[in-house]
Amino acid sequence: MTDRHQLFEEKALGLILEKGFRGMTMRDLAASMDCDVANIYNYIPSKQAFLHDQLFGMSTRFHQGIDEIVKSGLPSSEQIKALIQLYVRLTVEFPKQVALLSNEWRHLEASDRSMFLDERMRYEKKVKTMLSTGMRKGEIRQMNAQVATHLVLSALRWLFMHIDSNPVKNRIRLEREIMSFVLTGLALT
Amino acid sequence: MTDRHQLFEEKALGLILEKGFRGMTMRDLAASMDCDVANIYNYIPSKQAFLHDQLFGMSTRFHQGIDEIVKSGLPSSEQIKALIQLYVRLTVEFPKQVALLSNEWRHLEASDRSMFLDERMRYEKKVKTMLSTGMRKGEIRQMNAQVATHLVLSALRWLFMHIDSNPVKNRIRLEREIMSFVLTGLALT
DNA sequence: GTCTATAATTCGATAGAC
DNA sequence: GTCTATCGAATTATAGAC
Repeated sequence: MTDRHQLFEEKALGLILEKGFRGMTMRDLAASMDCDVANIYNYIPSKQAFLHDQLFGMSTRFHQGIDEIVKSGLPSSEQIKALIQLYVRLTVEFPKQVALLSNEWRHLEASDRSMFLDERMRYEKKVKTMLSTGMRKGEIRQMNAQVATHLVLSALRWLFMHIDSNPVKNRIRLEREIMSFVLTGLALT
Repeated sequence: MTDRHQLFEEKALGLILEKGFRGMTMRDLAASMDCDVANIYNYIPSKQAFLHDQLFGMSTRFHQGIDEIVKSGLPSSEQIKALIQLYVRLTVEFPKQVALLSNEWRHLEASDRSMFLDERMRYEKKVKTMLSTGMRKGEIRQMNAQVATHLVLSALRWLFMHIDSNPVKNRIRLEREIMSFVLTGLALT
C-alpha cells in the first residue's frame, strides 16, 4: 500500500541522514521496517535508484521554484526575498530530502553525478544572475557576485538544522530572521 | 620518509573529499600512491584512525583559535571579524581538512562521534556567547542568537569552495567580502 | 507480499617472504 | 619498506518456495 511505501521512504531517508548513503545498509533498512531484506525490493528497484529519484526530484523542485520567481518580473530585492521563502517552504515540506542535497550526490553513479552537478551549476547561475541584476539596478550593494551567491546559498543550505527542532508554526519568524540576516547582516540598522 | 607520509595524507584527503570516507577504499588509495594495499599500513594503523586524527586535529585548532580571540578582550564586533579571519586562515592552510569537518564525522565510531559532536557543540556555544554579548552591548543588532550563530557558521563553512579555485593572494579580498556580507548583508550601506 | 538461502562481489586488514 | 596471497566479514541483489 501507499502507507507502507511512505513509511519506507521516511525510514530510508532518516537512515541516510544518520549514516550517509553508503553507511546505510539494506539490513539496517529492513530492521527499521521490521521486515526482511528481500522485501525492500518491493518498494525500489535498487539502492542507487532510490538515491537518484530523491536527488533529482528535489533538484527539479528548486529549478521550478526559481524559474517562477524569475518569470514574475518582480524587483530584484523582492525576488531575493521570494527565493528565501522558496527555501524555507521546500525545507519545511521536504526536510530530509533537502538535507540530502548537500553531500549525497557524491554517491550517484558517474553519469548521474555529472548530470546532477550540471543542474546544480545551472541553478547557481540563475541565483547569480538574480544578484547581479540587483546590483546593476542599485537595489543591493556592489560585491563579487560569485562570492555573494555562495554566501547566500550557504546560509540557506543549513536551514534544515533548525527545521527539525523548531515547530513549523515558527516558519514565518524563521523566514524573517534569515531574510534580515541576508539583507542587512549583523549590523545595526 | 616524511615526504611520502605527506603525499599519503594529501592523496587520502583528496579521495575522501571526492568519494566520501566510506567511498574511498584502501585499494583506491594504494592505486593513487602507486603502491600496494599493504604499504598503507606503514603510514596509519587503520582507516578509522586516520579519520579520527584528521577530524580531532582540526577541532582542536578551531577551539584554540576562538579561545585566543575571546581571551583578547576586544570589542564584540572586532571579535567577530577575528573569527572570520580565523576561518579564512585555517581554510587556506588546511583546505581539505576543513572540508572534511562538515560531514565525515558521521563515519567515526560511536564513542568518537559523540565526543566530536560534543566538541562542536561547545564550539558553537562559544560563538553564540560572542554574538549574544555583542547584542547586549549594542554592537550588533538584536536577533535570535541561535539562528544568527548558525547563519554565520554556515556562511563560513563553505569557504573551502572558493579557496581551491582562488589564488591565496586573494585571501585579503575574500576576507573582506565575507566580512561585509556577515556584517551588512546585501543591503546598500 | 513474505520469507530462507545464497550468489557474487568487495571491503579492511594481516601473515609472511624478500 | 615492499610485495604476494589470502582471510573473514559485510555488501547488494536475486532465486524460489510459501
